[in-house]
Amino acid sequence: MSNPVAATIKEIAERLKVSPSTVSRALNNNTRIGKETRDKIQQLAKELNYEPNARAIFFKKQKSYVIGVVVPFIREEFFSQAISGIEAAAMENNYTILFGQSYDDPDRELTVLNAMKRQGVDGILISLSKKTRFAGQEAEFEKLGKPIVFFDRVPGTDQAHQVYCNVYKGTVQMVNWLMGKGYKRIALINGPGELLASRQRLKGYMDAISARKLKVNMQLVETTDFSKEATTRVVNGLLKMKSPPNAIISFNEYVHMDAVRAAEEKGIRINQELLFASYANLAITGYTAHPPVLSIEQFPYQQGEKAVEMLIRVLDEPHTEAFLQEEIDPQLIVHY
Amino acid sequence: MSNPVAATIKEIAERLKVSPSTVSRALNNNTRIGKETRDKIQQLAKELNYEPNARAIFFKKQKSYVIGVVVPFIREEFFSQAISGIEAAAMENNYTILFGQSYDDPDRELTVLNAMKRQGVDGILISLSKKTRFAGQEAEFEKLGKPIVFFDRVPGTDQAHQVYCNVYKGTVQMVNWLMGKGYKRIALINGPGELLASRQRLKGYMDAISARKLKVNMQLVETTDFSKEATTRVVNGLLKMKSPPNAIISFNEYVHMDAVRAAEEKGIRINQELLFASYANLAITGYTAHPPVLSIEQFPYQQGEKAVEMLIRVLDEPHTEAFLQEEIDPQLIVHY
DNA sequence: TTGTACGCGTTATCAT
DNA sequence: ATGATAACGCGTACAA
Repeated sequence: MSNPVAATIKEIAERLKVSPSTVSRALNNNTRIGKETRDKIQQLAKELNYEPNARAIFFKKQKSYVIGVVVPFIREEFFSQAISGIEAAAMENNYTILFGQSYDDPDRELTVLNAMKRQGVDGILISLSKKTRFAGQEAEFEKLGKPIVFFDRVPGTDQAHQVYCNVYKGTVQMVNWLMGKGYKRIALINGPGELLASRQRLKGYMDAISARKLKVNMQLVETTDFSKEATTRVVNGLLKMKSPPNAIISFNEYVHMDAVRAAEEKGIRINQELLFASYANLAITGYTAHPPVLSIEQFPYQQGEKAVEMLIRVLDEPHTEAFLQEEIDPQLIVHY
Repeated sequence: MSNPVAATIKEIAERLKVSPSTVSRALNNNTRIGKETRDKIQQLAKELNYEPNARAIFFKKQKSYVIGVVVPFIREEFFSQAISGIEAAAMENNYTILFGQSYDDPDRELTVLNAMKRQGVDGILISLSKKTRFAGQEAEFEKLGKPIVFFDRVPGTDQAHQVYCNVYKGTVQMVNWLMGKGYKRIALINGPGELLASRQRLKGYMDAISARKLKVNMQLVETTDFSKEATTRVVNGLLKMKSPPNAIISFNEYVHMDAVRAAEEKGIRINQELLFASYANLAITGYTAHPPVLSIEQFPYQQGEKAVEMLIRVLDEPHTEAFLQEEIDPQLIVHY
């Protein structure tokens, strides 16, 4: 069961009466080397099914070819897709990924990051926990001494490498579509104002309305802390208004599902008398009774891929000063 | 951004005019060492915030403290939970995990496994792809030269370390519950017969019925290839029977969701005139219109934990002959 | 109690 | 074109 042979460069060298360095060169046929000896070496290497010892190489090169990846919850489809993208891009570049969850807990997040540091990862990809206040915490991240690329849930500063989807644009598109179809009373169930994602949604919402010379009715903008209870309360409040909304945009699809359930309990005919819209375009909503009619695809898989590429770029050019940023355009999806 | 200092044992030794080995011993305070020098060393180490170089240690010890984990799809909640359990147990034991998906493709599975081998993982945890026929393929796995622990989707042999949940028992419980409540015509939408999981379900189903001196009606046992189309066809067939079933057990909750949709389209009042049962007890079904009334919890998180522990045991005692097996009892969940 | 010397597998540098 | 040597950071057997 344990590794049967594990031929080393040294062994090959001895057998062929050449020096280890010659073998090394022949195997990495980069340097100029005698065609004859090279063939001989490569053949024997194959016979002995030589496999380079990754541990030794990484040790020598002071590189591990391992990337640490931290996300809040892998059980959320958004993140599992992002991780799939990361995995694909990492393999493509001969990197492997070390993986950890923050469970949206900043302390746990730091614990995981430090574990990764100890493991000697080359760099880190992270989607921040909802409760992480990056401002004031920069030191903790700096202290890791590892290049970091943030993705999707990025810090609200441009002093960091990051890949994200501009939800602002998506929100504008969504409101425009709704307005165009005659939905004038659009409610927004937003997340806590501290979240960058919440601020982007709100700004998009307000700008899109203002652009049509309409006035934003702040009674239609509510906030949930993502608990089912809070969302239910908000929905009930909206439904009780004198002139209730005819469309509801939920912060994400988990909020959406709770909102739908709350409205259903009040006897609302979902997506008929009240249209539901949301963010993320997750496959699981396809199995629910009432998927959102509008959703904003944020391309988690692609974000993951881009994040890996960005990190590798940073690793390859360690002395670049500038912070890299990549913005991915969201896409408005209309489900009929 | 790059590692600021990275103090090494050597540096500490030079500063304190002692030898590197003394520092090493002081830091791993295992060997006998002068209390005084030890304190001095440990203090300086802290000041310089010395961190052992994992790469060097792993190289030295011929160990990586990295475990490879392969699952079909992380987007399936069952596996994301298993991975969470693995992650927790691994951290507990100072291991980290290298992660890859097979996407239920045996070729891809081997590619990923070989990548992990090259990376020098200490051992492997894997839940087999649905299409992997282990019999006849053992050689491929042996060739990795790494200890392997299978979990949940285990090979159909006892010549392997494995952790699994005995679905047979769960199925017996489920059928018993149904029979006890007066559901006599119970359909089973099973998976392909090649799958161990399918055979376990079928045997449980048949045994539970036989135990009550009843005859198994094979017309009520159907097979799906997990595609929506196949499941829909099967459901339609069942509904057209002269005396159709009053309960349907689906292979898993994805099949369940498709089955429910098919029945709904035929105007069936779900879980009223026809009761639905399933396996896995996933949280996502809680968001669907019609979760299964019965479900069998298979404890993926615990399976992951146990698998890690088993692998570590194998790694610690490399010369044990016997194959370790651990069976987890499922639990019948009744949702009202 | 502490120091010396060596080795893990590989690659880079310098010499030949 | 190839060999010799050193070095990466650490642990440890052996010597003192």
